[in-house]
Amino acid sequence: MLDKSGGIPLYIQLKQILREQIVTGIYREGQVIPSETQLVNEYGITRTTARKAIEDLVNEGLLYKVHGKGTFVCLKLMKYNIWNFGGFTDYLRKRNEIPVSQVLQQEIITCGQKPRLKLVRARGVKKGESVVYLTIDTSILPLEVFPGIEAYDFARESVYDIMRQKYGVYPRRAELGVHSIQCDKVTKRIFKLPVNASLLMAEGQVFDEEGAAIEDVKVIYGPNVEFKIVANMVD
Amino acid sequence: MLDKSGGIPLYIQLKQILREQIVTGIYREGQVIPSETQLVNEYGITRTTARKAIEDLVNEGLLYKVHGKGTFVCLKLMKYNIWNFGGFTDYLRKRNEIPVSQVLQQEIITCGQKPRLKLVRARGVKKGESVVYLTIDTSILPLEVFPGIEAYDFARESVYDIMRQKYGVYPRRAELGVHSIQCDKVTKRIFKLPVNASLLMAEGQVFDEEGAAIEDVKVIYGPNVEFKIVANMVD
DNA sequence: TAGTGGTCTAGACCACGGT
DNA sequence: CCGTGGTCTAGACCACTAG
Repeated sequence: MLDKSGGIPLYIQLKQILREQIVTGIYREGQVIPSETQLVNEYGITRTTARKAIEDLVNEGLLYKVHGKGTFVCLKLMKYNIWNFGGFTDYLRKRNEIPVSQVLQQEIITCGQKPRLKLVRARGVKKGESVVYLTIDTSILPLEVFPGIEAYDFARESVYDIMRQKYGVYPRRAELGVHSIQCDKVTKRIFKLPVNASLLMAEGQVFDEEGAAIEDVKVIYGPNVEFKIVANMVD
Repeated sequence: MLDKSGGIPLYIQLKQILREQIVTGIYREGQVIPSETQLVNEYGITRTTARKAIEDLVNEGLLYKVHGKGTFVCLKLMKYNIWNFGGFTDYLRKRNEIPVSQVLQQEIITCGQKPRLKLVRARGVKKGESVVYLTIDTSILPLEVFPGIEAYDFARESVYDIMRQKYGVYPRRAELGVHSIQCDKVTKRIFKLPVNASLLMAEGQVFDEEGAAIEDVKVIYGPNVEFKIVANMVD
């Protein structure tokens, strides 16, 4: 039940409970969750509070509502917005997911006399005993800007956190081209794809506050990622 | 003031007013808008209703709130996006290209008893004697909202121009999922693809100022389109 | 201390979907 | 018809920011 002592807002507690139930599969893809009235009775709260919890989960992409029918669990694990770049770890933590990073390749390469760290990671979430991978990220970092960065453990630490905390470099802007690619042997294995399929890939550069390029980046998105764009039109 | 006859929800009307005032520069970037209490008094509504309007605009990225200080106009996150929403024709004209639209399919269909116009167009540019197609757009328009729209010549006229000029409907926001697809026989022919290839496809909905869905849209991008994203990161 | 947004209650009536 | 979500009222108390 809910803790009404006032420490944590009720709608936050309810969100956590619902999210937990969705993630652990008590409510499955496309199924209805309890109605607002049921939640009101079950947890002894008002409809406003129940609605606030649900609304937040809708905005996070975990639920969707159909007028007159009910509220349903959303299929896709992850929605990528334009402003989600640089927030893989944070994004998952907000959703009570456990982020997982597996380093596939890490070596120092030289492009035109300049040494760089090449880092390839498969990134995903822990689902009980197993791991569902969402993206494969390739990151190429100039060692001039980040001397000694190869010593960090990127399976545990966020590249952007290290940039900020250890080097005082703040990523600010990304320019990425989006492409469609065929999956290869590696992507097939990591994403557990049964047949040949098309995948999304974004490739480009990340810049800091002064406009200096600080990272070449390539991201391959798995089938459980919803790549979403919200655009406001200005006439 | 607001129309309390019950036709249009009050928070929608308030949203429109606030958006108008933001867009026309009455409230500028980084400036506060009136507090919730002021809105309550000015428009004769409850705080819940005022908050709902503001909350929506926050989710759309037009406003942000600071506890204890107020609600502010948001700096534009998106610099530019190089796809065609509301600007295919204009975009090409600026580049001194000659836009071409070929209607592939135009018919009235019914989705759940509601009649809609389905319009499929190949869009591209004229290059000397021949035409290079860039996108294949599928547009599904509710005839309830646009009665008689099937009479227009979409090979010549912009759908969005017709919406605005003939129906007074102003597209404001698009929410699109981006996917990777395999080309089929039709796309292969139109884009002159030599072999089987992967293509980008965006699919979603377009909304007007009141947040009503006015178009279901699907765009397949040919190999000559660079799908580019510029994102600013927020910590 | 005054003003702001954050959370919450306890109701009300309406619009939609399915029986 | 009933149950669902959608909108709205009229209050309450709390937490944060600033003068």
